[in-house]
Amino acid sequence: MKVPVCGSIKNYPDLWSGFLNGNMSSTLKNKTVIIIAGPTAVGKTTVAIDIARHFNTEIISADSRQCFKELDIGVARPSVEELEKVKHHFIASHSIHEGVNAAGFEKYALEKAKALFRDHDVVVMVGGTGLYIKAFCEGLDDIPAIDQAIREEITRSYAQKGLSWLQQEVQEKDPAFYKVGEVQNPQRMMRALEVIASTGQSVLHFRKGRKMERDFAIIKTGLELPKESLHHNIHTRVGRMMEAGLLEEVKSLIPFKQLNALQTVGYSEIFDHLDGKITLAQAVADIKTNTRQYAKRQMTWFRRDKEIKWVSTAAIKEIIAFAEDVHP
RNA sequence: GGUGCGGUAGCUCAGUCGGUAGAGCAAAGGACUGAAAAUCCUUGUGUCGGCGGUUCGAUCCCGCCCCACACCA
Repeated sequence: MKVPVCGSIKNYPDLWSGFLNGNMSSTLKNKTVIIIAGPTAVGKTTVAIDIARHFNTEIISADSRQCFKELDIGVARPSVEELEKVKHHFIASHSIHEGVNAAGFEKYALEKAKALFRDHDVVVMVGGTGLYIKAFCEGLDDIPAIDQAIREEITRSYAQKGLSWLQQEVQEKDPAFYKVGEVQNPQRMMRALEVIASTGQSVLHFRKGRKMERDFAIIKTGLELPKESLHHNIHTRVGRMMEAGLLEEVKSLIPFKQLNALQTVGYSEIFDHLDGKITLAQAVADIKTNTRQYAKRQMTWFRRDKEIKWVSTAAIKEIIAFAEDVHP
């Protein structure tokens, strides 16, 4: 494959040497996905655009909320100008009424990558949704689709009867899972229940935990910033969202506040305000707090992935600028 | 100036009939296979406003002082 930055940039950090070595060692794979991961507000969008332009390629987003066309300001979707610079996929591509999930993303992203590889050697993937990135890189086990009626019935029963009912059901119907699963976590309990109710088999039966082999190389890059800088970015970004009209955006979505897609930082807090539970100032403060907590959870997830090479946002921008210098 | 009510964890507050304290939130760490910006688990945090007095022992009782709030003047 053609690597425009080859040679002259070799002495530059791990990011690129990892890139080059990675490709040399797997001679069968002449296509590469460069993944840019990291917490929210770290600056992934700009970096991804720079890299994609450098390789003259396109971007697949791995963000479980920016994919919804109804959500814009509150999910920090890339601006129109940014989207014009590089073609993005999985941005404003779906509706909040569709059941988007990790398995759907895996399928979508693999198809996109395959299509893009017809004309490109490199594809960039950016995003903060760790599970989606994992699904793309390693695949999810095959679990049959769940009967929608069963799912709704379980959700309704849980809402009415509570967690102890859920626990009893799981204990009775899938005792093996009950032993090892997170008993206090309603989402996991409901999942176990719907799988066994729908397929007659325990979720454990379907979980092979096997990593899929992909026919392209993957380079994982993590962007990081000192905690104080990240918190500062979050603080100012939330302020900008409010100025940009987040309140109006959320108001327009009131009829859909129950949808999964709207269980989202930036929306939940303003719904609480519109319900009269908290002041607008409190909602804004809560958005900042919850965004910080979200960023922390993202870091917990990504830190565990030893394949990620971490670079500071500033450093990666330097690398890109250097590469542009060498090959204008 | 007087009266009243307060001052306990980063915040809001509980409590100790005198034996140096605790909830929620925040924070820190962690988990994660079709809701993942979701959901869940674990863990601290302290001159108990200051100085004296009483007491074997004071955050708790007493005195003075400082600070905040409310009302009266």
